[in-house]
Amino acid sequence: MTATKQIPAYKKIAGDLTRQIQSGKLRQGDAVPSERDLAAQFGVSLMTARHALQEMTTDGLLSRRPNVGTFVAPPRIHFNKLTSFTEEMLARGLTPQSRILTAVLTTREDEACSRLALPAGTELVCIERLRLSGKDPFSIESCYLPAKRFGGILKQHLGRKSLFSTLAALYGVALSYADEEIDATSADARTSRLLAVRPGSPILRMRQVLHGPAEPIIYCAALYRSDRHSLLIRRFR
Amino acid sequence: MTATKQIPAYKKIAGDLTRQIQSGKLRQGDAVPSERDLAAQFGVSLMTARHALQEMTTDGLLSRRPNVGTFVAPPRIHFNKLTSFTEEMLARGLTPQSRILTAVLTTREDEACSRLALPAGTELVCIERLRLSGKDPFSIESCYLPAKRFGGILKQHLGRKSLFSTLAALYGVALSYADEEIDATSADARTSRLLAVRPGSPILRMRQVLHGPAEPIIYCAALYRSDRHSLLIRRFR
DNA sequence: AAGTGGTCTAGACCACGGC
DNA sequence: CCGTGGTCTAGACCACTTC
Repeated sequence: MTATKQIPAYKKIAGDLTRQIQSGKLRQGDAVPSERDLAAQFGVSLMTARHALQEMTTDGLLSRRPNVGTFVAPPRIHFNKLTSFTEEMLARGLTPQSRILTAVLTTREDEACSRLALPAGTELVCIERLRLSGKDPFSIESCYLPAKRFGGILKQHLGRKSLFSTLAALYGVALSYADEEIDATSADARTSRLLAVRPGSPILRMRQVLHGPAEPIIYCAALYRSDRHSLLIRRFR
Repeated sequence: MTATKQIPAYKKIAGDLTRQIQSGKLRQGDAVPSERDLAAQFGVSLMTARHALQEMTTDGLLSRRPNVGTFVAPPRIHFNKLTSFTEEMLARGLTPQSRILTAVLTTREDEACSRLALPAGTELVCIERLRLSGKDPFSIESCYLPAKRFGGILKQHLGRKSLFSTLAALYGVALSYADEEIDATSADARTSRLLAVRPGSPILRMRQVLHGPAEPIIYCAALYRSDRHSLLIRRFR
């Protein structure tokens, strides 16, 4: 009996190694224990230890060299930083504004559930905000979070504070990366009204899944006025 | 005895499913056989069948829904690395096609000049290509390079070979990073005709400046059919 | 109740790198 | 030769969804 305690054994192992890397105990290039060593240390089978190393490898934390060992991967150079709207506006010297359009609990957002790796019908917090630069609207942002964990967030002053900072302060959540999907669409009636553009105008759509160290935390879908904003990215070979 | 024959069993299974997807036998949203079915079909153990599905999932080909099944993921071409169109298509097992629309010298592209940090009126090579996936057009790409240095490139077989590889082979150019600007626009008459969409359809526009180690080398403006393709990016905190 | 993916065991053999 | 990662077996239990 291993007393599963909700958290799978392989996640515990991965978490343990991840903490050692983050604390600096393990550094870039250092060898981590072999599958067999980990299996012995944690009292699990080889496949389970392997699972942990494999997951961390696909996450880019480790690098495996066949017949040699497993090593802490070099930290990637990340030009594309994950910043919140509030942070971004402040960095540009603009005054961030947002107007709450919706702030409810819902069980009907199946797409958001699936992006968050939750079963369809899971209760989510939905916060929809109109983003303004001065008095000009430029985006509509809909964020979805699991209600079970973050239900209390609806009681906060969302109009003023960054959602990121609220999450960090209240729930100790640290966001580590985001996967974004960007495409173009055109403004429907509601969008055109809120963003003050003609119906059918081109709209830049960005759908993000923001991940914590272990799990997806927020699904966020945003529609941007394309005449006001574009996305800047630097990529490396 | 399973007669390993060099290729691991899980790769055979993954290859088999991948071919079924590429041939259209399995389509987006279709369920693929369950782990147990695959194990039985291929005469392997559950873990091995699972390995195949897992690998295809992390590669983005499949999507797994716990307690429900495994499904063919929506096909999306992503551009999160600095790779050429040709490289990208090949990596997906698709046949890259492109049709040259324009290949000329010009002195009238002031925007391109300024992006390349050249005086307005500098002579540039302009190569405009229609990109196709199979027979379906999905983007129009216009590349600009300084004529002084790269004028000879017009004599190459641009329809077949990667521009990247030609630059590397003929001029010893290595590209190191790209700055991109992404926004949304709508299809004008020519664009809609070339991309086979209705005029006014949303179009994803990407303008890149590709830099060598020292200088900007290429300015590239591309228009993508937004219904077929979206941009995938991972950002880090 | 049947089926699914998620986790896990306790072993096994192989090819390869480093000593 | 020994240790490593890579592959694989033949089972198992669980939580969950769907019918």
